[in-house]
Amino acid sequence: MDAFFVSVEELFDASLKGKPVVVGGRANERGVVSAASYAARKFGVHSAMPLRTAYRLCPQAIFIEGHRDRYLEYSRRVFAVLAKFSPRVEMASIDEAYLDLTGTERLHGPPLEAASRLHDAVKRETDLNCSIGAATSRLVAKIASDQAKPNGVLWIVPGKEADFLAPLEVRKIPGVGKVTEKNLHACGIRKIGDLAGLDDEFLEQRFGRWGLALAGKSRGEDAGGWFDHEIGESGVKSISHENTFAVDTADRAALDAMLVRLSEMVARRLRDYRLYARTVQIKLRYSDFSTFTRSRTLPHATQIDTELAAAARDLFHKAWSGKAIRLLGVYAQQLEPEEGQTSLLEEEKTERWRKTLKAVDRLRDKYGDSTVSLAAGLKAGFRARVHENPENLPGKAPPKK
DNA sequence: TCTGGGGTCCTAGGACCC
DNA sequence: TCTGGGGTCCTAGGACCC
Repeated sequence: MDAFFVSVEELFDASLKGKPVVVGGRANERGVVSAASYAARKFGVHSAMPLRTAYRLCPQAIFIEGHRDRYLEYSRRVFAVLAKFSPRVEMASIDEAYLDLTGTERLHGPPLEAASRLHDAVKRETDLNCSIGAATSRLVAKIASDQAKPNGVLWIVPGKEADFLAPLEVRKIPGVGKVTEKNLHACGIRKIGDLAGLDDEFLEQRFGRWGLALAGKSRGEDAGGWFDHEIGESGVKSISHENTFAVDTADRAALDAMLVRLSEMVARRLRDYRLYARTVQIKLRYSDFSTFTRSRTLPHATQIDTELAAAARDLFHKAWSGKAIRLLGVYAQQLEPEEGQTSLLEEEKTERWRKTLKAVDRLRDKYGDSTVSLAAGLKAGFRARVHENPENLPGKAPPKK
């Protein structure tokens, strides 16, 4: 999709059309640009840029927080259109998808015609612009769609993949970021064609296994194949939440409260997914941006708020230097579908927890996440504490009653 | 420039086991 | 005494994607 978040916002507020718009947060906040309208891009604003930098480049831009729910809804609508064209659709992200059109020629016509029809259908049914790349592999199709932006369709004729790629910057290869680009430049490799001309041995020596994959990519070979990896894959491998403080803090109570809140958010989502975490990780980042992680594998997998929070706080206090903190994060890894039971007693305890947390989750759905918090360190552990003034808590909507 | 949040995948060393 | 080879798990860090 083209400038997806901005385009969706324009559907809800027509006055934004044609203006420089930045989605991601307010101009003076800590944060980065999620999406910029084409008018804003003319000023040099682009995604991943700090909001404050965007403001300096384009102070007249309209800065909006964004509406994740709207983007998800429109992502679903786009998917519905794609699903009519092929049963084999894979959403690669909220605004990007792959379609396998193998064997649909009689229905949709040759590739360029099919892509063009798809482009029209998306516009007609969602009122959003997209760009489409059609090719013999996902890799080439993705790069082609990037080249087709904005609002274009590009078909790479079979056999011409390497010719198409050769003049493009190496950075266009998915997986080549800032660091790899710099390393490649240091070897005098700037274009994908330069890469294709080198022998595999040199690339492997210089860049390891990744170098070999890179050599293949530069010729348009896509090791991933089509849709094989989605089959039999259950999905998530980790669940995490992190938060950058508006102002760095060394306040113990504030840091502990944040760790508990993040742990509760992670635990809640584990329960939603019916998963249990074996490993808990925390991340801390200081004012100078130095970043550390600490992790621990638990004796048994859990999805309980207090168990996650206890591990997170312990890990944090063992690692923390006492200096002001910019960011805290809590991560659940090694996810398992069922808890490894140790005894009947454990099982009973777990069952009671399950019931309690179900009630807690219902309350949180109704009144907001911070209305209910599990009192930390309670050995009996089956009581919940209701805050008297939930509206005083940071970043939460007041309860309805 | 003053650097988000949610993810995936990879590397590498050390412990431990056979 | 002067110490293999293969495997798995755990931990920490980092590149990259949207």
